[in-house]
Amino acid sequence: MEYSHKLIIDNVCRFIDLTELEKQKYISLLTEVKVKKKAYLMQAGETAKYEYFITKGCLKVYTLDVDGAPHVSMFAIEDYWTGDMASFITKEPSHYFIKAIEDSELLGISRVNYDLLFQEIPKFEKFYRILYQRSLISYIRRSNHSISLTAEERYIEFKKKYPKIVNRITQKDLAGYIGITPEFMSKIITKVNRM
Amino acid sequence: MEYSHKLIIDNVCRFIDLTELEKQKYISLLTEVKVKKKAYLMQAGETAKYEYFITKGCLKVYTLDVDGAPHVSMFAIEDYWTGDMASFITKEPSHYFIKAIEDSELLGISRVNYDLLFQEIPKFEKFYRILYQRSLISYIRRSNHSISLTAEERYIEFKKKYPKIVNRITQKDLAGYIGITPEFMSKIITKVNRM
DNA sequence: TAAAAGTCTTAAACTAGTTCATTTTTTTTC
DNA sequence: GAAAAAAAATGAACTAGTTTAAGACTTTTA
Repeated sequence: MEYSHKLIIDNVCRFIDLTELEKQKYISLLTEVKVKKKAYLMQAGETAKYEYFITKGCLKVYTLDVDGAPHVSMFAIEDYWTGDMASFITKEPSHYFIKAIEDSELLGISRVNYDLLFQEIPKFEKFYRILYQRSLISYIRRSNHSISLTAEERYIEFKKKYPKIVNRITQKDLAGYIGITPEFMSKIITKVNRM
Repeated sequence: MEYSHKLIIDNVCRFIDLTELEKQKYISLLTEVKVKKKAYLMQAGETAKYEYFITKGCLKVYTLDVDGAPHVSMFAIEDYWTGDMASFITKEPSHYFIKAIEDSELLGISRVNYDLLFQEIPKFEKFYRILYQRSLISYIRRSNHSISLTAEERYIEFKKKYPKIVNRITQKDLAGYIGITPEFMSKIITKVNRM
């Protein structure tokens, strides 16, 4: 089996068991996508046609506010799921951009195949139930942090939680994730490194 | 059928179909809970024993930060689900308080019955898959707002999105939800009403 | 490998929101 | 229905983070 297929099957089989046949069926519903550094996987205004699993690389998911300032909602690396679920589900235009920070490879599932998947292998209801449950828990945790921690504390948390990601992104993008300006991010990093 | 049971069955049947037998089975797994105004349904330090569906009343879910300031994560009224999912799932102690703002009535499902439910009526995997998916979409939307809108804009959004809730809660609790002090909330309300 | 483009740093002036303190108004309780 | 408790309003002094601007450093591209 291809490495990328092994990766996604392992990811799914953390929560549900699949027979060989089901694995094959699942893989047949996926589309391979490659995206070069700096290229967009998706842009605001489009409807999200796929949900993605990253097998290689690093991408950022961000939106632009009324003043044109970028807000990064997540960085996605190998073994992560990404996309704009709101747009994927509602079929309304997305507010997000997904841009490759490194040359990246992904497996996408289209909306048609996503719906088909539940009919063909109902066990996937359980997989997504658990996946969404865990996403919710980590979203709730993050939004608590953004309410109750200072920017400096959020930066320290980020480094602790995502040590693998910190070195693959720019300070500017990190500022967009933490929710502050690049200038203030620079001050914080200088200060924290001095400590 | 009791009114509260009708309400929860209607809620569930928005996403999945149930036979009469399944409805009865489901209801048999629920526990009725009443909580008086100002009483706690749950307190930080306890593990969340139940997830709740509100059939009557109004409650607030909040946490206290390191400085002891309350941050309200949601207001829950009739036809809403509430609880601390992170604690309910991981069985770790909760950081949340759930306090009744009005005399309230709820239907709770225990962790044992929640697990049992998926075995007995696997269709509930789909129900929770969709429920969590929708929660995620609204959480993502809210955390975008808390990043990119000013406190005044968040207040205006809240009034528009939850007109039924606004009149049932204090300004102080609303400040705890919006993420500002009660003093600044008061200033905003004065200003917005003048406009 | 040079120039262009983007990123990072630093600093001063500024603003959204906080803190603290006091008074008024509303709600709760006995 | 009076007293106590809680919530709301107001204002002045304060702070975390923004804005603007300019120079230094890095990365990308031709």
